[in-house]
Amino acid sequence: MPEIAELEAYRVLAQNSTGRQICEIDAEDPFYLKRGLTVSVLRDCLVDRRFIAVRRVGKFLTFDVGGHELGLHFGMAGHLLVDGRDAADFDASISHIRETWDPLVVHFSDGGELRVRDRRRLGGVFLDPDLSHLGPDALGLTTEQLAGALTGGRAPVKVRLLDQDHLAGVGNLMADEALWRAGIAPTRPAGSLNEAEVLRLHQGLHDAVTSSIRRGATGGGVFDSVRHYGASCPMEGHPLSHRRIGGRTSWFCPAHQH
DNA sequence: CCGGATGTTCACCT
DNA sequence: GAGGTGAACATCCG
Repeated sequence: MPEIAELEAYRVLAQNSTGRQICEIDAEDPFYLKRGLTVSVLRDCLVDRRFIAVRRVGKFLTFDVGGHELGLHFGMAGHLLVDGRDAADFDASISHIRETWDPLVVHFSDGGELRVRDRRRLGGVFLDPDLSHLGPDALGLTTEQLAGALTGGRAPVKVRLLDQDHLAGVGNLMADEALWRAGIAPTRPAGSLNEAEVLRLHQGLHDAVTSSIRRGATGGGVFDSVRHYGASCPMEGHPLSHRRIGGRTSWFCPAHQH
């Protein structure tokens, strides 16, 4: 369910894997290993080492083993499990997901394991991922950074919010919620926002990000719950509109988003 | 049967 | 170069 809130929950969960010695790697699906990575290279770089630190960069999770870094991306339907546990309070839905072939299992010498489950195989495993192209992280984003991400853009502001090279961590649901909170139409050219609107969008994004992280997951918020036909805006009751923007379904309120 | 789904990448147009 | 559209990836759900 990976937007920034899920990735934050996974980062916290993954703290349980630090300091533990890796004794074996299973990664039987070559498609899931990105950039020519093979399971034997993965084993060479990880086995007998320990995870020293776990970090989140946008929608990536990275595991430092000293000298090398394991990178995980969860695509649209990926989940992280550590010792058979998911992100506990917030990710309970995983228990309903059919267990087939988990694309990555890291076994620890203490008998535990770290596991990636991905029904749709849209995620991936990276070794020493280059994340330098990512924009500033949506968590802790400053107004100036947001302004920089939007400036000069002729694409719809929503497309900019989703562009990980300009702003890292925001997904489809959070982009809609931030724009809804800020009262800005998703189709507005990114560079057309005035100073007050950028300020509003920064506030809306901040609120959407922090509340979803507090909740432990994207979705479940006031606006997320109305993304369906016949729904009305929770702010003033006007029927919501939806259309595809940048290839993604977008919900917005035509009455207060301009 | 068909369309859509919290993501990314790439081909192909304009 | 910028931006748009649609396909692909694979699977489940309504």
